[in-house]
Amino acid sequence: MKKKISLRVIQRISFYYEALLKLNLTDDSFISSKKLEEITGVSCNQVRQDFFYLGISIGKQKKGYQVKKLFRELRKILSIDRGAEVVVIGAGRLGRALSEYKLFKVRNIHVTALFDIKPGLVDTSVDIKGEEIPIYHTDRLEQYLKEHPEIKIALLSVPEHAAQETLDRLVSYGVKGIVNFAPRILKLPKSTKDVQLVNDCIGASLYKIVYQIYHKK
Amino acid sequence: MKKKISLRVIQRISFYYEALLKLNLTDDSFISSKKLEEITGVSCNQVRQDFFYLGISIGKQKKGYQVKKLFRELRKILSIDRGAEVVVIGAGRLGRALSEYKLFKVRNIHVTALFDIKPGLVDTSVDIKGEEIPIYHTDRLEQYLKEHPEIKIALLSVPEHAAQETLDRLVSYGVKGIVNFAPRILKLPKSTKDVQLVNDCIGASLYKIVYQIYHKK
DNA sequence: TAGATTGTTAATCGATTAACAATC
DNA sequence: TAGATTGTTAATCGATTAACAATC
Repeated sequence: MKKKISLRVIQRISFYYEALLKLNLTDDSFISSKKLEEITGVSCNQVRQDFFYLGISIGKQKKGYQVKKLFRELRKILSIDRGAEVVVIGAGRLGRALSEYKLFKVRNIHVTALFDIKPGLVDTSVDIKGEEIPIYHTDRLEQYLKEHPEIKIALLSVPEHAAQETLDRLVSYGVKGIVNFAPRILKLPKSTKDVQLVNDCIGASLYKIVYQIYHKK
Repeated sequence: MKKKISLRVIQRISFYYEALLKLNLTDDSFISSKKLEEITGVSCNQVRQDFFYLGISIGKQKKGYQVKKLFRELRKILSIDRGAEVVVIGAGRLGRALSEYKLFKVRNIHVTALFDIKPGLVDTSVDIKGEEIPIYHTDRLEQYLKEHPEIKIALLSVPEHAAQETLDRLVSYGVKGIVNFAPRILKLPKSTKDVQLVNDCIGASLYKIVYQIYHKK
């Protein structure tokens, strides 16, 4: 399956899942796309389009989707049972905030270690609800990834000037997925195969709001 | 001017600005769209399209854009000189992380107060580089906004179940812009006028990466 | 002049919304 | 049956990429 999924779709799927979780419905009950619109804010047309696109065709006319089946499908798409272990490169404020981000927990995504080069941070640890997550020197990253081949994803929260270089290193170490949080659009090294990269711009939505308010009329 | 700006455009404009800042160029030097591509990762075609869309036509053929003029245009679009004061509703981990987010500082965006209902948090404060930002009870929000009419924007980092209700209250108190960080697409109350809302989904990019890696081939 | 780079238009691509036949 | 809701297709909308005449 070579199907490309957009950020938007996966985001909405997450909303469906999280909203459904909170409703505490019985397995046997049904939920319609109209009801999903109410609880997630996504239009029922969009809901059905998303399900169609992802091959979820478990609906019953006049009833909707059986909650039990829908859960199963959504969990499968979101790989929740499988989960993921990731490392965070850059243990500054943002890096540490990511490490304790609650919604990652809900999705079975765990940060196993952080990496940094700052003397005051290296070889300390971050306490996340009783669990100690170590901060290592970035020099140990290659070694660490060799020892933990199950880790395929890295979150990049280093300063902007170091971002592209760090990305290149991560790719050379065999990392398969990278989320870049530096305010720059990074590019994968030429001829990179099978590595996923997303550039994530925290704060852009606030800048948009500021623009709209100050430039309106 | 009723022109709608997309999140994407404003995000790229931010990249141009931030990258330009770091280059430390002399005011008289010129920078081409090709060079901007190199330093921001955005294609030169996209750069010129963005400038065209936003009415920035200060380029000189064969030279590019005068740095001084470009700075002035970008600062104007991003409202950097004017800046903005905002409140954060919900002083949990995410709320506090937002309060100290460095890139907001660069943009002259300041959090003046946080609001929460949790007894342990109310009437304490958050220390951001020596500055004490107070946390008030949400009951005092209406009063606070009346006393600070310059504050037109709120960041919403409350739990999901309280998000829509809090949004409605914010609108009724006269807030003009809201960024929602709860994992749900909020809707403005019917017939709301002149209020901007953006739903921001932190973490979606990681979920996308997980999907791509586990569903590839 | 020749080459480079702009501003702008046109073509392409992708995502959302609307519509509706099928049917429980 | 009549009404509701699905799965799916088509229409619309918006954003990106490509192309190129103008010209410094």
